[in-house]
Amino acid sequence: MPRPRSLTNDQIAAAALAVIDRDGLPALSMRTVAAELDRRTMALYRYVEDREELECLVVDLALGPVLDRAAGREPSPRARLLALLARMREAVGAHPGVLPLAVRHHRTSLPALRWRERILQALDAAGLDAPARAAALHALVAYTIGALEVEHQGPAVTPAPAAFPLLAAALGTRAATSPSTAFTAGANTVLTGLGIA
Amino acid sequence: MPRPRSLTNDQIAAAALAVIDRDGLPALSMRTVAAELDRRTMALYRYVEDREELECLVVDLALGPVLDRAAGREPSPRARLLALLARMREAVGAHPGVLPLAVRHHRTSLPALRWRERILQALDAAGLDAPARAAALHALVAYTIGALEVEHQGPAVTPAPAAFPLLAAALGTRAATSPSTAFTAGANTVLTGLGIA
DNA sequence: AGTTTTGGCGTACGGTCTACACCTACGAGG
DNA sequence: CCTCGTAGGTGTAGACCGTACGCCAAAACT
Repeated sequence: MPRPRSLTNDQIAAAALAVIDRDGLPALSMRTVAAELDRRTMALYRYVEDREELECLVVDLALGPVLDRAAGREPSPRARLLALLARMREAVGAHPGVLPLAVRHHRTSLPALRWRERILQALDAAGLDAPARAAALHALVAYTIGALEVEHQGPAVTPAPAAFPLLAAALGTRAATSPSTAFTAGANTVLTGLGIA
Repeated sequence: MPRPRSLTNDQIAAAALAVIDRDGLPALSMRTVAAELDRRTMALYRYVEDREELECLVVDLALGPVLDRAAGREPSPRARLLALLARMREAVGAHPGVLPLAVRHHRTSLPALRWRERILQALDAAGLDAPARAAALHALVAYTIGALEVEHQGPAVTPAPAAFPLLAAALGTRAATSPSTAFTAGANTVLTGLGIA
């Protein structure tokens, strides 16, 4: 009986993602997303409660591919975990502007929760019991979020290099290593610290 | 010859911090800070280029105590590093609202840079060479930022506990551990992964 | 064809940041 | 003491933002 919806959640999320990819996160607004869909601003509120819900939609869309090809084929639990973290990095790297939104909403995003569950499965396969799994998940999630945040804001700057000799040297060697290897190296240290073979 | 300044940077930062502590980060605006100082809005622009610079001031103030008592007294490098990370956690914990600002501006905040330099000193004392120090700093900074971000947004919620059995169990044990011990445990795993005694 | 549910939109309000122009308080030089 | 120039304080206004409210039209079922 009712008039059918002419917009799907995916279309709305895709429009928001297009705005972010094209003009950056600051350009995301109800107005710009509505314009991307060739609608007036208020039409969006028929599909979305408020801006927060719009942000959740785009996070779900951007984080969707984090598990698209079943990431359970790697031989060792450690390789599986490494691949899971790398997949999250790739998903965010494909749409860098959504990183702040992903950080803010990853607790409620279904793809992010599935990603956590997969991590816990790999930790279980590695022989960790429940409390150890919880601690390990915390460490891995914290490292991943922080590493992505550090990667997507440029390197730190030293106002007075002479006053920060070690920092200046560290920034030099860091500038010589690719973000991908830096991320993987950090992930490996965490996994080593967790005692995962 | 000129008329003297009636406001110091510290007073402005303290006013902004007071607004954040009292009413939360969303309440921070040029208007609210100006009102806190008993000035009209535009008076602030005599002291601060724009809102971003105001944010930097408050981050510098909030992160100042991260090094107030010389944190170099701990016996082992590992204990020193653990104390440095804990200090950052305490500084943020004293003003939870500034966390997003601290994450956004820690690359340019002097206290944050000094904190990194101290970490590098401890890593040097632990026997790491320059490339290893850079990698270790990256891992420690990433973990710290991510752990604080995870800590200051509540625990994740599982919409369908049956679909996420391991996650539901992990959230249960996590709810039973204090944020402080969870943070320290994660820091210890990273330090272990770095091979620091 | 009529009814009803819903989608789409116009208007408007209160909020944000800040560019600009104006007045004035203050301290130094005469 | 008086003047003067610099800089502090502020009012106005413009361009954005999110969104509450109310109206109209379109679409599908009876």
